[in-house]
Parts: sequence; structure tokens; C-alpha cells
Amino acid sequence: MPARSTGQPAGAGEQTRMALVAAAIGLFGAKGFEATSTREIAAKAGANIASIAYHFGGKDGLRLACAEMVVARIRGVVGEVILSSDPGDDPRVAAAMIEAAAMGMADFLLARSEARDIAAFMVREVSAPGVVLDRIYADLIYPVHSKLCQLLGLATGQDPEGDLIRLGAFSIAGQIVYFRIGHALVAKRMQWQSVGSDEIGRIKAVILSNIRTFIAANARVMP
Amino acid sequence: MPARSTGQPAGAGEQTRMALVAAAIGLFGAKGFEATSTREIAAKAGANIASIAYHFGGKDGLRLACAEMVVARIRGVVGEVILSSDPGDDPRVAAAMIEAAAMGMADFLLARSEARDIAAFMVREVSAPGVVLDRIYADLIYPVHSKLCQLLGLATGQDPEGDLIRLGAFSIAGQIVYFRIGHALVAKRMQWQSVGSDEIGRIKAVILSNIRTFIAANARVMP
DNA sequence: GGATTTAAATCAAACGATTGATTAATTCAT
DNA sequence: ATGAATTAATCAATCGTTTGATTTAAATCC
Repeated sequence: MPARSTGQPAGAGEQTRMALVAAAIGLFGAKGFEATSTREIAAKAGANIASIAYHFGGKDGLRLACAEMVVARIRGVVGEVILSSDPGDDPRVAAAMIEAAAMGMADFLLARSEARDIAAFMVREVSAPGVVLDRIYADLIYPVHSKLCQLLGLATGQDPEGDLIRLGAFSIAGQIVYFRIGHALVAKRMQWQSVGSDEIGRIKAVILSNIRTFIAANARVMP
Repeated sequence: MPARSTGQPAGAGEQTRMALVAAAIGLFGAKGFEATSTREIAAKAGANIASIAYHFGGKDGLRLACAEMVVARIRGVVGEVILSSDPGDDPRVAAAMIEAAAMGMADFLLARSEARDIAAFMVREVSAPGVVLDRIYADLIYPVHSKLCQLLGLATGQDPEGDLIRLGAFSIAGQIVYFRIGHALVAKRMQWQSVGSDEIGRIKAVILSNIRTFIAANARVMP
């Protein structure tokens, strides 16, 4: 959208905004919010220090902008599978959708190098209450988790909003997140020098197996 | 308590050390290492700022001392069950030991208020490579995970050091950790105002169910 | 359509506040 | 008296933010 009236080169401000957010996500994820200086962000983004205050009102504003970007990014990965599609009323379709979403999420979180910083950023924000946490919950966790519960309920025949399904959905999603967080520990214990598509495939196999086992074990007898 | 303003009663140095470590773990866990100032730590511990440099050589030394304390604390919780006991060669005993260790760990991580900071501290350290991470892995992750693999191998009849068991052990342990990390999100989604023994019981029920399901689903046919 | 105005955007420089660390003097039990 | 332990005070460095000037392109005017 051309919300711009005047400016420098066409959309130069937007370029700087994006560069700052991208640089900040990387640094926030790798070193933490407080450990990252505004000068460091500006240098990595190739921008001036004052541009942070100009575009985002300050370091905290940039933090929130990073959260919005991260939420949009993850929704783009898992959303197209789990949010838009309609399982109808077929348990097998629902199960397939769950598996597809989980594998897509695992691919993104484990394979993409950018996902390391994105995940670290999110985990840090989740640990501390604040505006960012509320935004992440409202725009990402709640809609995705609700849909996952709906699919799990359909796949198992259980109440989609019962304790079993709602907590079970967290335990499934949590597995993927954990393999990203504890990536360094896992690689060390598995004696992996590098983590390529082969190693990721083995992790995905375990996750997939756990999902299928969960659905099978908790499936009610169909009428 | 006779801890007093100036001077030092017998063994006052150790008291100050402990107070500093305890205060630092709480602050590091809640706010992060870089976000916590040495003045803040000293104030919470009722000590002088210079005592950090005197006892630990600096802020980094205090960080490492915190890691050692955390490792010892968690080993005390999960170690007495999983590290010392001997399952013999009975798969049922091995399965029971796994369940007991997991439930003990869940009780500690989810119920104790101190565990919130301890877990947050560990997660932060795991995300960033360094001396602290190496210590945590060598003294905690590796011995506990290895023993867990041994028990899982015994319970299922699978190779204890195969990919399935080693990664499966991470997925089991990861569940517990995740419910601590994502505690705020889980409570929000479950519409829990407070998280007491009742809510923790429901989480533990799901974890326990997942563990039993994992063992049952991956058990080889016994000869 | 050339001159002028307006506003978005960037820049170098500096602000006060706070950081971790260090110092030298002091305290108290042995 | 000796030495472990604590204290107040101070250090240089860095923090996030602010400032005023400058640059650039689009909007406005005659």
C-alpha cells in the first residue's frame, strides 16, 4: 500500500524499518534483548542509531515490531496448512492435517537458520510477561492451538476443548519447540558434527511417530 | 538469625556466597543475565557490590557458580531416583523408574516456585554456547539422559543407544521442560487463574500417559 | 515548468544515567 | 598482629535516548 506521501527514494523508510527488524531479531534471538545494544542493531542494519527512535519510538518499540514480524512469519509457515484448510468431518483427513502442520513446523524450526533466532526470541519473550507475550498469545498461540485442538478432537473423537486434547496439543507442539531449544544439547548427545537434512529427518521421524501414537492411543471407539 | 551489619561471624563468607548465588539465580532466571546488574544482586543478597568480585572474581564467575548450584539442585531431584537405583533386568521395574523420575521432575519444575527461575536460567544458558553450557551438559544432561536411555532400552527391548531411544528420551524429557517454559501460555489457554496442585496433576496425567504410550508403542516383542 | 515549500528520513554528536570493576580503608575473629 | 571479609567511593566504558542540522523527493505555487 502506498501510505507514503513524501519521502526520500520511494519507500526508503520501509527498507530501513525492515533492515532494523531483521537485524534486531537476529541479535535479540542470539544474545537477548538487554544484551543487545541499539548501536549494534543499527550497525548490522546499516542504519543510524537515531533511526530506531525515529521509526519505532525506541528500543521497546523495535522489540514489539520484531514480535509482530515473528508472529507473521510463523503463521505463514504453519498457518497455511492448519488455519485455512477445512478437515470436514473425516478423522483421517484431520490426522493428516495435523501431521502435515507438524512436519512443516519442524522443517521450518529445525532446518532454516533464521528459525534459530526466531525461536530463541520467542522463548525469551514467553518467559517474561509483557506486551509482547500478549501479542504472541493472541495472534499466534491461541488461534493455532485452538485449530490444533479441533483437529485432534476430530482425529480422536474426543472433546476438542477437554483437558486431554488441550494439554495433549501442547505436548505435541512442545516437542517440536523443544528440539529447537535444546538443539545444542541434542546434537551433542547424538554426536552429530553438523545437523543436516539427514539428522533433521531422524528427529522428524520420532515426532511423527509420537503424534500418530498419541492419536491412536487416545482415540475413542467410533460409533 | 545472627547475620549482622559489619564484620564476620564464623563462616560469614560462605553465608554471603550462598546469598549471592541464590539472589543471582532468581534475578538471572527472571530477567536474564545481562539485564541483571551486580548492584541489584548485591542488594537482594544483602551484600556489598564488591563481594561479587571478591568471592567469584566477577559477574561471570557468579554466573558459573549459579550453574553449578542449579545442576546440583536438579540432580538432587531427579538423580536420587534415576541415577542411583538399579533396575536389574526387569522391564517393568525400568518403566516404573522412568515414570517415577518423570513425575518427580514434573513436581519439582511445575510446583516449586524456585523452579521457575532455575528452569528459566537453564533455558537461557542452553540457548547460548559457553562454559556454562558445557558444564550443564557434562554434569547433568549427559548422565541423566544416558541413564534414561538405559531404562528406556530396558523397558522397550530396544537398543538403548539407538536413534529411536536417544531421541525419544529427549522428547519425553522435553515435554516436562516445555510445560515449565510455556507455563504462562498453557495457563492462559487452559483459563487457569492459578496453577495449584490440581492443575499440575492434570499436566502430570498427560505426561504420564504419553510416557506409557511411548513405551508401549515402541516395545519390541519379547522373546 | 521552473521555483519554492513541505515533510520524511538520515546523520554526527552529545546527553545523563548506569554498567561492571576496582580501589583503599576498615572491621572483626583468631 | 594477621588475614579473611566487608565497606564506601570512584573508575572508565557503555547504555538508550535526544538533539539540531542536513539530505532528498514529492507537493505546491505562480
